[in-house]
Amino acid sequence: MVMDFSTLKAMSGMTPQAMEARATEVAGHLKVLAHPARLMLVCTLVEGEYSVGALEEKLDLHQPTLSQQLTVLREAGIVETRKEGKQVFYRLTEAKTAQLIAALFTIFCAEEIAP
Amino acid sequence: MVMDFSTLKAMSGMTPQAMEARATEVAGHLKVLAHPARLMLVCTLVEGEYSVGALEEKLDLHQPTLSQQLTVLREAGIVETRKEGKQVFYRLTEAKTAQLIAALFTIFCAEEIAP
DNA sequence: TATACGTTATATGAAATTATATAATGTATA
DNA sequence: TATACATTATATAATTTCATATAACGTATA
Repeated sequence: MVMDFSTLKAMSGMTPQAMEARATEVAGHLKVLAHPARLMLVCTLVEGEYSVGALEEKLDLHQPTLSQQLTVLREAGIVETRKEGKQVFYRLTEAKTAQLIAALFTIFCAEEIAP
Repeated sequence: MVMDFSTLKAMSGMTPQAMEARATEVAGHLKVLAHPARLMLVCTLVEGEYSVGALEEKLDLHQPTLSQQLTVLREAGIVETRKEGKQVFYRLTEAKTAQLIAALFTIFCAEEIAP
């Protein structure tokens, strides 16, 4: 979680065009997560699969609101679904997302726990 | 950069209220970075201090637009300034930000470099 | 001191996007 | 039919973004 030299070197070695393209892509990804409900949803899904009903209860969101936010995450490719009978189970699509959440937790939440 | 067990345990151990408060806080932070120009600005400042003019040239932004985005970053506490004559130099305020940028780079940009 | 210039900040406004909640409807399954 | 979830339609409100124009400030020079 430290800015080591090789990372810094790789970052500063990007061309301006490559940097802009990446920045646009990553900013778009961040934008999807930059919403309290969506961030909580993703944090929850790091633990594993959840049904819509379970998410509704855990996060105390109205069902249409929840459905809307899950749609945003689905269309961004961040989550995917599995249907089992009446229920729809959501899970994270990529390991990247869990990595990012772990990094966010370490940087913003766990600082005072592990100094 | 891996979701280890202790991190997962700490995350899932949060109360719903604590989680919501943190999510709101972190989402607000992400929102500031969820913009291509601002993200590029912050990435650039990871290397060190830059004057406004130098940023303008490097990132090819119109001056008022640049100044506006720098103001957003300043008001969010992400950057701070130092004045030297006519010039204003910007730098990152907290190490946290560089850590986050390093994590973003590792997760989204450096995957194919170091498999 | 007055003028001019370089550097940065701010004001204003228009267009586009986004968020919020609620209501109503649709659909598949048990 | 009842349940679980998705979709659509609003309506309202709030933000975001960026361009143009202008202001403010420091420095140098006449």
